[in-house]
Amino acid sequence: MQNKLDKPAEGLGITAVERDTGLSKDILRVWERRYGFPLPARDHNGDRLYPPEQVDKLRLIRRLLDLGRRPSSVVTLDAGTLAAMLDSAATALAPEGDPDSATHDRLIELLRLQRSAELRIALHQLLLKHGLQRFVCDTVAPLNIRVGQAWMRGDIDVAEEHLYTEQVQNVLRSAIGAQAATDGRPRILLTTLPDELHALGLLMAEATLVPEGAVCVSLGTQTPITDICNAASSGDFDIVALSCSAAFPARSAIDGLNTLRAALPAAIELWAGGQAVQGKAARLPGVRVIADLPDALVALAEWRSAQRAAISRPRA
Amino acid sequence: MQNKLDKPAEGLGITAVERDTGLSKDILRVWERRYGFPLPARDHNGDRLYPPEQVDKLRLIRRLLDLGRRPSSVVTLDAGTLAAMLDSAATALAPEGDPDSATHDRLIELLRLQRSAELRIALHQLLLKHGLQRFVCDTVAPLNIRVGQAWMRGDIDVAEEHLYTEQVQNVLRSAIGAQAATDGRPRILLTTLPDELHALGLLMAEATLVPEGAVCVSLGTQTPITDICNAASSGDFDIVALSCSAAFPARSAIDGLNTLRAALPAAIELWAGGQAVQGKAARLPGVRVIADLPDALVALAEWRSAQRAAISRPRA
DNA sequence: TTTTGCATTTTGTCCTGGACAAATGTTGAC
DNA sequence: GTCAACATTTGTCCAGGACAAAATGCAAAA
Repeated sequence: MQNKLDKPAEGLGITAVERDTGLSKDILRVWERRYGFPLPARDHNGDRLYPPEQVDKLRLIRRLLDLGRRPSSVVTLDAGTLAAMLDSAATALAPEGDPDSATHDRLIELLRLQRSAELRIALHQLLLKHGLQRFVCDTVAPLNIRVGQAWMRGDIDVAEEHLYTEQVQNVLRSAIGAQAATDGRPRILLTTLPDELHALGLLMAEATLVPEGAVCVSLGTQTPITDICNAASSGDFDIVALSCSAAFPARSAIDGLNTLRAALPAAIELWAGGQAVQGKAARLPGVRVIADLPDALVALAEWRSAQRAAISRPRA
Repeated sequence: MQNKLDKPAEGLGITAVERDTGLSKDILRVWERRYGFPLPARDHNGDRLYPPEQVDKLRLIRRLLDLGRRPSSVVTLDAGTLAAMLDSAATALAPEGDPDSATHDRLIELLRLQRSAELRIALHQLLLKHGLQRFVCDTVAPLNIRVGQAWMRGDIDVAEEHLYTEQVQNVLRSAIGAQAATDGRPRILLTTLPDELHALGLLMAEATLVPEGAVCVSLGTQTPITDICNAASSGDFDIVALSCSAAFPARSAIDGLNTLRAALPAAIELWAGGQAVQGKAARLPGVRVIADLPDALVALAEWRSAQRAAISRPRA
């Protein structure tokens, strides 16, 4: 029942470190046992007290883990080496030129200063200027990468990353709400596999498809497979679209998608997008793999022309 | 590394129960040790496997804890008794008549069906109809109570409660964004004490004050006291307004507020709102306790007339 | 009567060190 | 190159002990 109102802090408690780094208490304790790091001081009661340097290093390690490295290969390295690894990874991540680089720099700066209202207004203006679809492709998508880089570099922390997500969601939601039809075709059920979060990706897909007259219903994240099937059948949907982010293990994604494909009526198409399924089309028979947001529009056009063909030549 | 993609579930694992009930793994284990409930089955590996009935009962207990009861007084009771207690508590919570009862019923129903887009649209229409301030007082505030009741009664679950918060935030944020000035007076810094969440309360306060020409900057939740002081001084603020929800221990709130009052320049007013500080004005010298949202407008008028007096009679 | 101070109980969190299975990496056969 | 079998790494769970913050009850003072 410790309640640290103000933390005079020659160190942080294990709960604070869990919040700061995203590494669970169990993880922090088991690493200490296995690798000898982190090795926190103790308060009068024997509770762990992590010095700021160790917390900083844990943050670096956390970012490298997100990039796919494994704990045993990074916990023993010193902070300088870790920072160098992150730096090279960050530059490798976005080699391609970003035409609106200056604009995006300005948005990141607003985020860094936590000026949430101004960030929202700036985003909204870009939306008005370019329209919903181009806003998602040319602004939100590159910004996601930029925010990821800034977080890796330590320029922003979790709270600011969350603030970014929230403001983008606000802007996208109101835009989608303004355009939403209730009786178009196809009807698309958007969701993710269980244990997957990644709500922003779903929203970006919705923002891309809704202006084309598709009716999108988002089932939210964390939906069990059986619930997806039930909702798809009873809601008169034409397409079920899943988003599988990189954080989700690719093998589970493939298994889950094949399970879902088998459980779903053949008349309902199954689309899958996201990092976890890229290049896995061969192992996903009957699943339309979506490469990126523009490809979702291609898939939509394909569905429509297939529908037209079926109508002009019924029961061929 | 258990990853339950689909849970055939003759029971839920401890992680799933933690997510479902909001009771931490430590709590679940220590209650089992102390009170003999819950007493889950075990899988082949000795891991806890909670049968659905026990999870249901845990959910009831959780709601009663939120109402202020203590674990020892409820864990031993049977499910029927718990449900009865919740029911009487729910009816006792809102004795006063709600003039827009029917409208609010409809909104709750939309929430229960997870029709998020329609909920957002309905909220937005009410906002347009009544204006921002009345919308907050007459719609959002009673709806908060209704949602709380529905959650107690088990009509809605955590996901739906979250969805409600999100949609209300969307609507309020865009309305505030549309009205926000950048150079009015007073300049108000809105935030909460560390370890307090309650973002919706802040937003409601902002929505009440912004239409009066005040400039509100929200520092977000979880801000350390020193940071509040720095931000208040360097940002040229006239007022610092804190929100302290009922979930926050009253004693900590009083201590924190007095600390903050001492640390803050005398020229900057300190306002405190929320359940935790009601009736505690006597123990908070130099702090303006805000009773409810309309009272915030009274406080604002008082500040302005005090300012006028100071200007017409400078250096009295 | 209402508040204030103190003793007692309740309660949540943290601790250690062990265990195991899922995830990942590696090797070798086809 | 693909796939299976094997080895290693890694996250989560377990038990049961400990302790301090929070809540409660009760006395004395205002």
